[in-house]
Amino acid sequence: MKLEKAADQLEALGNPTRLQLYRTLVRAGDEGLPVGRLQEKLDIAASTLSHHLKRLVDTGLVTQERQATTLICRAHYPGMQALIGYLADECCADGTCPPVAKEAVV
Amino acid sequence: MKLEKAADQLEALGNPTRLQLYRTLVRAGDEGLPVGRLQEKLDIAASTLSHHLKRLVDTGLVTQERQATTLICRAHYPGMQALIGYLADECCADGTCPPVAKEAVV
DNA sequence: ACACTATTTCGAGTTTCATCGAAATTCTAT
DNA sequence: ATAGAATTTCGATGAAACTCGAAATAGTGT
Repeated sequence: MKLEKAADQLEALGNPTRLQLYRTLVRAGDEGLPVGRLQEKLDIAASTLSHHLKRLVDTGLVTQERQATTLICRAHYPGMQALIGYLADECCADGTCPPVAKEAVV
Repeated sequence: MKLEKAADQLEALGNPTRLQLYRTLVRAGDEGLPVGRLQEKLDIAASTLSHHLKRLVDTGLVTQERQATTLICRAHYPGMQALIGYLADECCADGTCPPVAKEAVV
């Protein structure tokens, strides 16, 4: 993973609204949630939600799939795994990391 | 870890300059690096560097220690571990996560 | 085609961020 | 005390982010 992409993903998750949004999607599991349901849960303007969702989708942290008129959103686990992997690699690249982090890499 | 704090740390790492800065500190290992050395490596204005460093220190990702006139900076691994832990927890809270991420939690 | 619903785009306002140079501060050794 | 080097604060500027409501779009079923 390139530094730029990692920074993009980190910044995407670095906004409280988006982090909560992502968290909600993760907890929804494989079924995912429609945009409308997300809006009810988070209680923000639809346009704002759409804006944040686009950002998460663009950075590869969320996927979307149409089902009739509704758009199902799901957390994209590989995206998060790649990010965690990058952070862990950076952290332990030279072997000076504490044990706990070392295990987290494997 | 609270969502707000996690978001703060993520946002701190979400800037390319700061991520590179953090990465440089990680690679420097336990010895750390003086602010001046960081400035040479990253080639940015001293004031800009100071600004970014403050942010990393405030969010608990970097620590600083005086040695004579120079200020040594070090990556603060527990901060990163807590963040990775939070992300992993959120990701695997309901057990729907792929195996790879599951191992990362432990 | 029409009507209906779900979602996105547009335009705008306020706020926050990144960056720099210059000046101020802190710290040490003489 | 003073001089010198390292770092931070100040002030300013341009760019980007967050938020909203209203209007536009897309997609489905009759």
